[in-house]
Amino acid sequence: MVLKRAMRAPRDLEELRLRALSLEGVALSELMDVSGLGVHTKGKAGEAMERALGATGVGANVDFPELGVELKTIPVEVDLKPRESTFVCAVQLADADREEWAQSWVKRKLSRVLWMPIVHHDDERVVGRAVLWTPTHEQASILQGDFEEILGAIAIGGIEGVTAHMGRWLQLRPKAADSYTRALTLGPNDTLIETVPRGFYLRARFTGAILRDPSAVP
Amino acid sequence: MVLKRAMRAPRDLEELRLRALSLEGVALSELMDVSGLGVHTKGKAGEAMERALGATGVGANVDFPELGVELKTIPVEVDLKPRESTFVCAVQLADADREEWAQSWVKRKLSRVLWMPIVHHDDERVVGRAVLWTPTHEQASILQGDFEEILGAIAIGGIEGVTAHMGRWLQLRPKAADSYTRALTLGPNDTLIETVPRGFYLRARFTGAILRDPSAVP
DNA sequence: TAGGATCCAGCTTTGGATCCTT
DNA sequence: AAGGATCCAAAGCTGGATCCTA
Repeated sequence: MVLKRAMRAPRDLEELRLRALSLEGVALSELMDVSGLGVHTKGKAGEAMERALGATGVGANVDFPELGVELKTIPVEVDLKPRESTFVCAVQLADADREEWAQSWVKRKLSRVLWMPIVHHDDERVVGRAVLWTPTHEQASILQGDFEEILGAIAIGGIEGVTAHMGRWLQLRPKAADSYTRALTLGPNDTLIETVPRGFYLRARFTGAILRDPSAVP
Repeated sequence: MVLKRAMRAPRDLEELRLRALSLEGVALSELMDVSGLGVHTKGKAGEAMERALGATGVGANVDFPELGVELKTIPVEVDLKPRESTFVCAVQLADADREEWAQSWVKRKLSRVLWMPIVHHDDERVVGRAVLWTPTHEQASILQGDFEEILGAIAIGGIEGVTAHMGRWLQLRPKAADSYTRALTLGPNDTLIETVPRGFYLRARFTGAILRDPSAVP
């Protein structure tokens, strides 16, 4: 039984997990209005998931604050291969040199994630099997390594020296809100330069492996 | 002064190096017959180089046996970026588990290479600046690491488990003489399976860096 | 403006397929 | 058949550009 209005908040992790699993196979059209017929459904699937699962932190930094769970919808092909890398959060260029993994936003966001795959058939989209994931120690330490490699590179060479090649699972990529947005950052010789804002992303290779086996080390 | 007939063999490394450098800027059309007008010039540039430099080991395993030099022509763009990865040698699937770096064909071939870049402008090809290269200790140890990683993976999971992603500079790729050629190798559960023959290749990222700076560590 | 998700042009890489000579 | 070099279609990746809500 699926409704288009908001569910109440789940009481605990297990209730959330079961509710998420019960959505498998449901067409997105049952959860949201797709009559806009356009390609304009950017954050819509995510919103529909929030309503269907009873997320309370809408607009906040965490979707289920009481449970410490971050909700991520992820577009996948029929074989569970992600169509895109997954945005984690923006990098704070201003104080990149003082950031530490233990206190970082990246670590907090990734400490518990409810992955909701959205399977794209030709034109229709169907909810896949949900995965409630917490990184294993091994996974967490690789993520920490990526994070420190990237922030270290920013500290040494400035952000222009960081490419999306760096990092095994985490990478840094542009996140241009629009063409006019620019962030200020430290360039060569301690000069201030303008640059496009950037964010941390999880590579598709990693998220795809997590969906198949949450403890995988791809 | 460039002739289309064979030069005498160079007496020593220095003579070879100077002769190779003197070819810079020479159009390939001055060294070989390009009247075949087709795209069929597969190994032709290499042969022309062998003649122009006085290689004696034609058809043998090394081009200049007395000097221990392997000749490699490498197609590059105007900015020296290689158009392709570079074939090194075939892998001997039969005794891959007994291969060792110190005795390997890969190591021997790469111990001293004369790189002859062939610069592709639109339609014409011109010899670029030659580089006589011997791996530094650091480079050699990375190549050895790649070699052992790849052969180790073959030993553990069979050749079907090895992808071209492995290896920083060296990689393993198919080397199908034609579609009908198949090699026998050990598959899962010690069964014999047929597979396409494979060879070791140097990634374009590595060869491109060598052409710019022979001691680079990209 | 910040957070979040999707789209996409162009370049690179993979996994072969071709083509040549000995 | 072995050695060697180039060609190429399809998949993957980079570096953004868009599009949405609050």
